[in-house]
Amino acid sequence: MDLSGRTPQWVAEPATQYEGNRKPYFTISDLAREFSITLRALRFYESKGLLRPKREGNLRLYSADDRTRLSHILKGKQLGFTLAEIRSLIANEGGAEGVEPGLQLSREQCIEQIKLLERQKKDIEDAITELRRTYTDLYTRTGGPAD
Amino acid sequence: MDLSGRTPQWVAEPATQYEGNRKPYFTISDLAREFSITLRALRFYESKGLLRPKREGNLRLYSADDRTRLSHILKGKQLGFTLAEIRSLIANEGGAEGVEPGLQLSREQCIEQIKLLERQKKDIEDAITELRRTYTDLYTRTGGPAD
DNA sequence: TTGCTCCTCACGTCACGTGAGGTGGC
DNA sequence: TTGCTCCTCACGTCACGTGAGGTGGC
Repeated sequence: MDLSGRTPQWVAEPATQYEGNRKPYFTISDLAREFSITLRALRFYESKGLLRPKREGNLRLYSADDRTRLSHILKGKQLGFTLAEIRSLIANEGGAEGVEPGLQLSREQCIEQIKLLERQKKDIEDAITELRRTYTDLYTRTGGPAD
Repeated sequence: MDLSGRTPQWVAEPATQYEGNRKPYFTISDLAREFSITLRALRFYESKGLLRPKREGNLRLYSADDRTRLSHILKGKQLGFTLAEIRSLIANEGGAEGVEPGLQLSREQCIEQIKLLERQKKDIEDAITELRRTYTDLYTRTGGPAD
């Protein structure tokens, strides 16, 4: 119930037990906790070729680059892309240059995605409008659903 | 390629070949066309207990009540409910009284659903905002994605 | 020995899509 | 016989959830 050391600790001090080899590695639980996703999700992304953590026996060891990559995957999801789309959007990542391209979106892709989301937004707004109408109808009928 | 007799005909003149018995019945294709859904969807709703068309051998015959029921199902989907939720929302339909309750939403359910949709709307709006920012970034960088 | 973290199958969920293979009436 | 509409399996898709059963180090 102590909330004092909540989140950033996992960022600053990852996977102490695997840090001995100079490179800091994250366990699957480290990343799951930091990004508030499940272990299953991490393994699923790997099965889809989005993540390729090192192995130490059966254990997955995520590097700092893996962690960055994961943040891009989750960013892509927030933007409404499918995992297949995200896969191609971050395909040219880790290109030996140490650069972080992030999601490589073209202007075309931006526009198409915005269009898609605008349509979804419109559908939701229409639904909300109708539900509000239904709600007031339920009130004005007799003051309640008395039948 | 003749578009003159497009849609409403199916409403006014349903399933002529099964109309002989006084009651007009709709075929699965009649309803699929009228509501712009697939045959598969109709059969799926039936498998989930949402629809129970008469049978003539293997053929499905949908009554006017079935058609009304289907319209409620699709309305429920528009409002963002799952099929399981819709199932219970229209459970007390066809209650021998000829009344059409439609979706039996309580005020509580209205409010909860509106909340859900508002959250979804917010997520989408945030995504759109970020995509617009990304888009302008792509423009102001060098006038294009020139590496 | 118990407890924790990790692992690999593998089936379940949601709302259908998509063939495969077969039937019935014009 | 061809063509159309209808049918029943049954596997595939999407993004995981959810046990089951087992391992390894403190």
